[in-house]
Order: sequence, then C-alpha cells, then structure tokens
Amino acid sequence: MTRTPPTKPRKNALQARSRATVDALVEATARILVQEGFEKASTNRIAEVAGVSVGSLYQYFPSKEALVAAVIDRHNEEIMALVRAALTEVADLPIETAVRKLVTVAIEAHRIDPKLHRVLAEQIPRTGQLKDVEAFNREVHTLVRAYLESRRKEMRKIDPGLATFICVSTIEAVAHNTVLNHAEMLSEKTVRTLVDETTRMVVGYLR
Amino acid sequence: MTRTPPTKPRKNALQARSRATVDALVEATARILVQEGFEKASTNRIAEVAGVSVGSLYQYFPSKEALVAAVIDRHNEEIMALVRAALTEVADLPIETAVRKLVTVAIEAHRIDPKLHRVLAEQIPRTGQLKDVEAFNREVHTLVRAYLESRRKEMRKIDPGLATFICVSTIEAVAHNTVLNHAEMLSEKTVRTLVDETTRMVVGYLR
DNA sequence: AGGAAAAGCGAGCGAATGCTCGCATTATAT
DNA sequence: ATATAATGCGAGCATTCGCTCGCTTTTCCT
Repeated sequence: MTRTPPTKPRKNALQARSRATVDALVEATARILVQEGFEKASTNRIAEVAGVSVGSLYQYFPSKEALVAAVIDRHNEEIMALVRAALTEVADLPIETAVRKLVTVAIEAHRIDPKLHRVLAEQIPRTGQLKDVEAFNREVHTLVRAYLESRRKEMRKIDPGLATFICVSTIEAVAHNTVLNHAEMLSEKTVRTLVDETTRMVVGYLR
Repeated sequence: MTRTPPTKPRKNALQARSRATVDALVEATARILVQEGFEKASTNRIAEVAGVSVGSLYQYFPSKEALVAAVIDRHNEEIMALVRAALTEVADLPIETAVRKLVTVAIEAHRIDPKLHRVLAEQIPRTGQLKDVEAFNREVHTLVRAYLESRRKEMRKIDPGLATFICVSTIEAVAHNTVLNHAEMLSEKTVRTLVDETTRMVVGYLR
C-alpha cells in the first residue's frame, strides 16, 4: 500500500485575511510550476513567493500535493466553464454548427494557459487528483453524448458511446497538439483552417 | 539557466559482464517505474533491484535522468520498429488498407507495455529527452506524409502537411485513450469495432 | 604467471525537502 | 477593555537522495 498524501484543506479559511493567504498560495504554486517547473516547487519556495510562512501554508494545505491539486482544480474549472457554456449554447443547433463550436472551444480552452496545462498534465498522476480529473472527463463525455443522442436523426446508425469516445478523443487531440506543438505561433487563419478540417472530419464521420 | 543533467553514458561497456550490468540497470529502472512509480526510482533503489552497487551504476550512467532516458529510448525503438514495418508493408496499398493497418499498429504499440508508456509519457519532459522523442514524432509524420503524397489520386485536394497532422493526431489519440482508459479490459471484438470506426472516419476525411 | 586495465563495491557526504511546534500577532466578541 | 479564537511565523528536525571516492575483484593480454 502506497500512502497517498491527503489533499483536502486542513481547515477552511474563514476571515478575509486567511482567504487571501490561501489564494496567494495557490497563485504562487501555479506561477512556480509554470516559470520554474515542478522540481522547484518546494513548500518553502511556494511560501516564500506567496509572501507567507511555511507554517501558514500547512495551516491550510496538509501537503505539497494538496497545493498542486488546488491548482489543477482551478484550471479544470476554467476549462469546464467554457465547455459547459458551449454545449448549452449549441444544444438545439445542427451537428455541423455544434461540432465547429466544440472544436473552437477546445482550442480556446487549451490556449488559456498552455504552459500550466502542460505542467499539470504531467503532474496529475502523482497528486491523487486522477479521480477528479476523470470526473471532468466523464462530464464532458456525458454532455457530448446527450447532445449526440438528441440529434440522432441527422446521424447514421451508430453506437452513441463509441461515437462520443471517438469524437471527444479526436477533438481533444487536435486541440492539444495544435497548441502544445505550434506553441504561440498560431495565426488566426491557421486556426480557422484547422477548425474547418477537424469539423469536416468529425461531421463526415457522424453522418 | 537551469542545468540539465548529462544523459550520455560515462563510458562504454566493452566486456560481456559490464554489458550485462548496463542491461540489468535499464531493466531495473523500467520495472521500478512501472511497479513503484517515479518517486521510488532512486539511484540507490535502482542499483539494489539490479543487483549492482551504486558505484557501478555511476560508471555507466552519469545521472538518474540518463537511466530514464535509456528506458525511453528502448521503448521508443520498439514502437518505431512496429510503425516503420507497417508503413513499409502498406507503401503500395490503397488508402483504406493502409489506414486500417496504421490504426491497428497504433493500438498494438500502445499495448506493448501500457503502464510503462504512461509513466514515460509523464516523465519525458523532465529528462531532457523531449528532443529525442520529438525526433521520433517527426519521423512518423514524415513517413505518413510521404505515403499520403504518393496516393494523391485517391484523395481530394488537401494540404498534405495538414492532413498528416490531423490523421496522426487522431489515430494516436484513439489508440492512446483506448489502451489507457479501458486498460486491459479490451476484447478482440471491441478493438475490431474501434479500428473499423476510426478507419472509416480517417478515410472518409481524406477523400 | 603476472601485470595492467576494466569492472565492481558500498559507506557516507553534502544538499535539499517536507513538515512540526512553540510562540507572536491580529481579529472578533462580549 | 479583556478574553478567546483565528491567523501567522520561521528555526530546525528528520529524512531522503544523488552522487563520490578509495578500495577490491575480475578479466584480458602477453
């Protein structure tokens, strides 16, 4: 049995001052992860950058992992907000429009903070946050699947679960590789072409 | 400037005994990564599992990273062997056949050692091996692109670089998610369905 | 056989890290 | 104003880890 460090807050921040401390710690963790890498993200350094003492850090976070987990959560919430909004928006629109929107949002989501995204993707398995991240993934699948099922008439006969799996995997991968490989060198035109092509592929597949 | 540890062998193993030592060390590193995780893969532990002293370890590997790099290299070579063979085999065959073969091989490649694959994917960025891994990626792209260009007649008018990017991303992602999510629970039938669907999507996109 | 080169050994050094604990400061309630 | 709770502090303990160095053993070559 490998002992997984706890990731839940030790106590809840009640007063304004302590809420600020917690925020500063999470923010500092994110900044260090992006600018200096995971190795440099020691609790001492995080506290230093946050302008807080190590002691205070351990008042609110039982372990280093808990801090990273908090950053992951924050980032995932940002992304999920985009995805949820997009899917609500296209709920009653035809497949072509919906897929295009989804692809666009996927790329946007990866562009929120590519460097943080990359570092987090690497660190997730070691934070015990895998379960939470999987929960987000499942939510995406559920939402997409619900949409696809509501649009069955426009589609060929196809297993909804399988279709969802393939569509989500594809869109996610294109967005991921686009942003992480081509870095910041992304013209508007390139993005539009990419969205067009991916949309064409997915829509062609569905019907 | 962050100092990246060297990853080249300190000296070359010449005699049979030392070659065995080197192999034992790489093998031990892989086993620990898979069974106990990156955290537990200390040089002392690696030497212990390999049945070798730390001193000997440092005769051949200048750093811990060098060991992980060796494991990555070995694994990548196995995968590339499969991919190269597949692409040679289908060089003169029509798109439908070629894509089906590629998808199949991609899944096979991920199934070689899923756990190792996962751990390595997480650890690659911190070993300075990113460049080598990118080289493999570029090779795949080059090979696929060459194939696609040789089959232009079967395809619609489409930018070869873009098509390659989308196809490789898609196939890789489906294989990756299939193996890593559904773990070992993969019936032959499931795999065949998945290959069929992915092939359909990619082929439909190309023409 | 004998000497040189190659390979192997492992106690332990120095540096870094996660985290605790006893105490100081600030906010809230009465 | 006083008491109580909440928050903040940071030196330092305990541990781990990467790696070195002086030495022994094995192999190779003539």
